[in-house]
Amino acid sequence: MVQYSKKFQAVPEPTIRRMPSYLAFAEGLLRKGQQFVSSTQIANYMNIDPTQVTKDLSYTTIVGKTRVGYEVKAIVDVLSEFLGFSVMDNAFLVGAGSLGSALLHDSGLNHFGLKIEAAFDINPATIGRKINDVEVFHIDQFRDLAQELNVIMGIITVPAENAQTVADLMVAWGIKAIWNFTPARIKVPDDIIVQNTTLYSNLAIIFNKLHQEKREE
Amino acid sequence: MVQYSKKFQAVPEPTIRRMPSYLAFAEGLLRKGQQFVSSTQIANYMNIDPTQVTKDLSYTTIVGKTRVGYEVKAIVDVLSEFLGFSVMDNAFLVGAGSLGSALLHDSGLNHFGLKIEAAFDINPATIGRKINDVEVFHIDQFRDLAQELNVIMGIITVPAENAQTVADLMVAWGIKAIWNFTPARIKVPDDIIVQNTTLYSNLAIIFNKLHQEKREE
DNA sequence: AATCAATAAGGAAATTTTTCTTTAATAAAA
DNA sequence: TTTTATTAAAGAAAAATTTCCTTATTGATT
Ligand SMILES: NC(=O)c1ccc[n+]([C@@H]2O[C@H](COP(=O)([O-])OP(=O)(O)OC[C@H]3O[C@@H](n4cnc5c(N)ncnc54)[C@H](O)[C@@H]3O)[C@@H](O)[C@H]2O)c1
Ligand SMILES: NC(=O)c1ccc[n+]([C@@H]2O[C@H](COP(=O)([O-])OP(=O)(O)OC[C@H]3O[C@@H](n4cnc5c(N)ncnc54)[C@H](O)[C@@H]3O)[C@@H](O)[C@H]2O)c1
Repeated sequence: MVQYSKKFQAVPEPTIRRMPSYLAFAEGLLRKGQQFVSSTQIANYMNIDPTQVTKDLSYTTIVGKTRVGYEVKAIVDVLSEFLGFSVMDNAFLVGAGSLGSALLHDSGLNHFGLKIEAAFDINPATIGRKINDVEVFHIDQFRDLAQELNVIMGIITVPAENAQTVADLMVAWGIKAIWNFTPARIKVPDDIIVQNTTLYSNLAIIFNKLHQEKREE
Repeated sequence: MVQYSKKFQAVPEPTIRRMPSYLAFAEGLLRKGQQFVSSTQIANYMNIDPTQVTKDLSYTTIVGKTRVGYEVKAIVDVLSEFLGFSVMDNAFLVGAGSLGSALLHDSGLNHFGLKIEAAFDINPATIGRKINDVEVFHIDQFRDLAQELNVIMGIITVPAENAQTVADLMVAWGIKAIWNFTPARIKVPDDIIVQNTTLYSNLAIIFNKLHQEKREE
């Protein structure tokens, strides 16, 4: 089911999923002073097919040199621009519990273009605290602050049963995209972008492969 | 590139990815006392096509009743068994920092069949502490404990630059599967199962959709 | 009792994604 | 200078996944 118009959707999602890893690899090479990198090298690092790498990179403006590869600096620059990591977007996080705190502590998000401006909770014990310089407010203050700061993304890290309630609030307050870390699926209007990140799916994949191995013995 | 034999791999990975959400939904319905659920209902909750749901469930032993749907209890029982959530597997976590602590606090992992037996770190400040009843040991003690407890999975939540070092240790100590939360890709022997969980990929997908919207305006 | 509507299920078709093949370029080696 | 080997790029083919279509079943409605 298509949640949004496909007119400009040219880049496959699997490609976008791989790109941050290409970027991270290239950043590492840049730090080490390597100037060029071939699709073979990237593919080796990623454990995928080299043509997959060239296909993926062909969606960007990056062009490689035969017999040499791609300019590392170009990959870093183009890819971070392409992925939207070079402009900072503002977000609010709701649910400053275990996972929420981890995300607030993560400087990686900053590096990848996301600034968490404020956190919200309902637990009086956490409200008023600062987690890695981000203040935790009561959820009722969300509205006023969303106006002030230019916040386009809402991050949901509350218990699953409260996910829909929080999502409804976010929509009402004009959030454009929601990053949902709960296993619950939320219902929002079609024009709101939702990204579900269910860690437990990864667990299912691991178990599936483990059991497969067992069956083969 | 195939990292493992495909002989018994019949279930598509996207299917396995969706199944934990079906399960979570069914568990919710069970709590509410609902006895049957149709593919239409599940699809509506998931925001996907109903035939996708029937296809997915057809990989299991679950059979539905025409005009009625699937038995909720059967979905819960069969799916949790099928996904490997009903037998407890033991894991070690290396890197008891922000993300590591969040995972240690997460009772969801227990519910989905994963028991973190111990955590490891190199920071003297955290070693000896207990996080949600799980003790943090120095990484050097990994070996002895891995023998004692029946640990098959290693969870990596150290900084990206240390991921390979930790992975090498895990392999040396006989771990069968690695759940890697760092953006770095690790190199391990072919028989070791690796699941990379890169949260930043999700960010890239959101940004991509956001920018698409902008282009369409 | 007959009709209607909702649904599962299986197979076909369409779409998406990955892999393979060919070609051309070019750095390095002979 | 010539040859060789490596690589990017573009297109074709293959594989995987999703969506569509048809059929049969059966609970609800008339
Ligand atoms: N902790 C993890 O590592 C982890 C891993 C995977 C998934 N998750 C998911 O992330 C979500 C949060 O998990 P957690 O471990 O951080 O839980 P947690 O209990 O530590 O934190 C939840 C926080 O949300 C707050 N909260 C509850 N209802 C709220 C509301 N209506 N508005 C605002 N704040 C509210 C609570 O006060 C609490 O601080 C859960 O859905 C969980 O399944 C967590
Ligand atoms: N925090 C998040 O929300 C988040 C989100 C996405 C990805 N990540 C990734 O997860 C990883 C960890 O992030 P974090 O925020 O928890 O970092 P952190 O600095 O809070 O924690 C890292 C921990 O690993 C320990 N450590 C370092 N080297 C070690 C070694 N060789 N052996 C054992 N322990 C070692 C450190 O002492 C520290 O306690 C990073 O790769 C990060 O990119 C984190």
